[in-house]
Amino acid sequence: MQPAQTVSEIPKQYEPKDVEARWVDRWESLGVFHANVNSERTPFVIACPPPNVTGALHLGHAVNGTIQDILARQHRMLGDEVLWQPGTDHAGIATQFVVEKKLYREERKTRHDLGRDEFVSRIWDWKQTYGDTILGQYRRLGASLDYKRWRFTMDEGYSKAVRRAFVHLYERGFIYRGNRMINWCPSCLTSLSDLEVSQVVQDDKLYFVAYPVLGDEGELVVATVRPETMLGDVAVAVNPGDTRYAGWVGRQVRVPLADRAVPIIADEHVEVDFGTGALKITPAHDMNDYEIGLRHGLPVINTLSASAVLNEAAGRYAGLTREEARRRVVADLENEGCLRKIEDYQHSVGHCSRCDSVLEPYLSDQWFVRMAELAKPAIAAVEDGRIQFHPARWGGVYLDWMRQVRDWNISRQLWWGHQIPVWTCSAGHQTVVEETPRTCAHCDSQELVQDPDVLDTWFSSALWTFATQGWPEQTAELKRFHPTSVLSTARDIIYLWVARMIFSSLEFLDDIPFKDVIIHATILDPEGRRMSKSKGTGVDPLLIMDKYGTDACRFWMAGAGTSAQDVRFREEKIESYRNFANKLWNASRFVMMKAVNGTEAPQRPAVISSVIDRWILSRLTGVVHDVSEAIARYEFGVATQILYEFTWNHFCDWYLELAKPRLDSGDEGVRWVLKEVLDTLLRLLHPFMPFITEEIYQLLGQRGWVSVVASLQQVAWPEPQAVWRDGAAERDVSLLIEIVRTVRNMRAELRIEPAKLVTEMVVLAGADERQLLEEHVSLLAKMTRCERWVFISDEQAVTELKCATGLAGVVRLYLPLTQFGDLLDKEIARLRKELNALESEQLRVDSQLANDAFVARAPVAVVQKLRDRSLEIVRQLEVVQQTLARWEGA
RNA sequence: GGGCGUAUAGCUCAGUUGGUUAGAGCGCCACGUUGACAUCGUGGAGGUCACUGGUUCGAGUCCAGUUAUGCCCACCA
Repeated sequence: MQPAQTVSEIPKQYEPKDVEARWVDRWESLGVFHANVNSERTPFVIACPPPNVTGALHLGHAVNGTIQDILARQHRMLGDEVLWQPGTDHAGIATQFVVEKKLYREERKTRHDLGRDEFVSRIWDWKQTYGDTILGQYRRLGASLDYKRWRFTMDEGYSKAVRRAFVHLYERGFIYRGNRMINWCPSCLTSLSDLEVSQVVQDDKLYFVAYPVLGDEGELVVATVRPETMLGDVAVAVNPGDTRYAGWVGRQVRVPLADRAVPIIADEHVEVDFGTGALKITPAHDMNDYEIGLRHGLPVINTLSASAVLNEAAGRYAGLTREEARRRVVADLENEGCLRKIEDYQHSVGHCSRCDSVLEPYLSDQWFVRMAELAKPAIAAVEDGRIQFHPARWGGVYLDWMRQVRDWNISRQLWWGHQIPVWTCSAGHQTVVEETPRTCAHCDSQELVQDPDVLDTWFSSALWTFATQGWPEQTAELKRFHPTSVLSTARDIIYLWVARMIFSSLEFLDDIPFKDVIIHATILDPEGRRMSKSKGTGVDPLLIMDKYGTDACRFWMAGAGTSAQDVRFREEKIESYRNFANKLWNASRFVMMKAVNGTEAPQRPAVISSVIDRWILSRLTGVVHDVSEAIARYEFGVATQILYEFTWNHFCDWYLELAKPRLDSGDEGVRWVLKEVLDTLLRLLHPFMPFITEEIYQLLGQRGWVSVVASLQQVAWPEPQAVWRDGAAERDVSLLIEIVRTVRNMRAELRIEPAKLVTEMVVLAGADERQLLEEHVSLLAKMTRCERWVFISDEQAVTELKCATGLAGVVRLYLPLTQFGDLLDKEIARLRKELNALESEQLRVDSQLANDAFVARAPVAVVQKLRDRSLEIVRQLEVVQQTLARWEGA
């Protein structure tokens, strides 16, 4: 331990940088974040959502990290065995792309130039070198993750878990292979699940193309946004009830540009009112057309290659991209006189959520997970409350999706990821096993070829809560740390990840993966838009942390992250919390400076006699209670608000100011109370602001004022002290404060300079109030800069006095002024203002009391309160009116 | 087309089960170097709680509708 700094050596401004750097290292070397699997304590477990291995810390991670860290740190202080499980996700497409790009940039090579094994090994190299930058960034945040347990979704044990999961689902019939229409990204060259498609509304054209009816003079005009697909048309469909075309159903039309005859069919799917009521059917390139084709036994003509270039089936358009082909087809239709008109048209188009390319509906062989059965227990777990969402409405969002969940396409045509554990022999038998097989399970053939595809990244992250604890082995960790306690995440992965973790855990472990799910708010840019890297509207939390300190950032994020609605980022907000940190720092400096009496630590007095001390302790214990409750409900914004207000307003603005004169007069109790409040406050603030609280706590420890500990993390969370609750003290001090405020207001409005010492204050008060005030005259004198306080019990005593009049509840304050004549106008203005306020209030209060229905039906307490106030107003009005009359007459 | 949110001070947001005069931070105005802090202190100004109607003794709060705005889901070419 370094030698204690003298207080004057502690800087006047809190400097976060070196404090933070020091504690990041120290906490880790102390091992306070490491969970002991053999401990007897109650486990408290959070599985941290694994960021992409390519990732860098963004505001979303920072918010989520803060929320989880608050819980982890508080639960350590509560005495739980806390495991906050860290790790990264291999992030199939994202990572493969980063490395492919780098490979091309540096070596002008594609992955095909290297071959699969070499390419995958390059990704592993990349991962070793750059992969875990986010780890260091979490440290910067102060995240108390159990870094020794860092996991990766493709490490050895995890890969075993993935194979077990696949084989298990396959053997139970939940996984099947099917030739189906899927979302295909022609740029990523892989299939995607429905959830990886983002629908974007865009402006397009609707082309009206005439198809000549064979054996008739007529023509059938169809409306389409994709004329380039017409080379793959196999029919034209109309609604069976559409009288316009009834006679033509069963006949044929010629597909322009293709010189092919196709039938006119009738299908319910066709809307009579849309376009012309005639729909061209292209089963290979449209989900609906595919369904219609199946119903009518139509052929499928695929005119596109995997990269969305037209193929041989497109005849003379082969080799063109879909965009070029569209232009050429439209021009050719125009030339042939088949284009009837073009309309502007707005519709939604599926884009790749990764690269933003327009997706193609594409017919291919893929692996799917059959969801209907798996969804049932996952629905029940949320319906019966075993799993609860916070805010609760997200549970409804989850259920809506889960109740109509569709089968999940899990195969991806990528190289980076968990290769699907299915081997096919030369005879075409499939072997599906966990360990790579030598021979076919059906025919002893040794010519086995593994399915080249890899699994959707989310297939492996769905196992996160238990695969990280050693599943499928029955490890001690799995027994102790599963199910986890809380999951905190962003709402955009409720379906992608949360839902899949729930059904996976229920299927593989027959247990829920977590009890509570916190869905944190999304942080928007200052204009209220979603932050986006590509638009440059993203905010780098690391820069903000550099500028204002991590604690200030965290304090804001705690509140923002658990807001019920989305929150705009504004630097000024962080700045105000930087100021708050500085306030805490300086209040602590003050306590250390003043509370010390020689080198002795303050001793707890036998009796806490001062009403002011009893007041702050009463408030403090309320804060302990309320903050603990708020955290238990995951309402961190409420907690930060209470802590901010208590620290700044109650403790600094009032208690410290009231303590100053008392310290001078040798009051011993105040020293201990100062220490006690600060000690408790530091514990309460620690989960939110770990660095500054740790630093100050150590400074207190060096002075022997608190027990010396390696880290504040090892100190117990405060408990409310019922004996400190003191309503009388709270009422008394409220009155003292109101009196001080009233006098200050009088001084300000009468323009009596702050420096000027007022010689006398005359107070008219009842017996109880008078006793309270008399006990605290020297305090009042210091706080208001009025030297002498004179108490009277009869108003007559002041009627002749030249003085300003103030009302503080039931107490009247008279400020005699020698130069009163100069201030008469200002005093009259003051009283007028007061009069107006009282009169309008009287009108409101009395008219309400005059309402019989109100008096009859409102609760007695409410009515009584109003009656009391009404009487009070009368008395106050009397004082103001009389005084005003006197001065206006003067 | 469905679903879920949101509209409160110049700005960003709080406002629990309906109950005196609707709060905070920032900004604004006035004053201030009293020995923790100017990243500060003291005092002050500023709001028809989006609109309309309803329930109620009483509505920012509950109900219905309207408008604006955001997000999610959905196969009308």
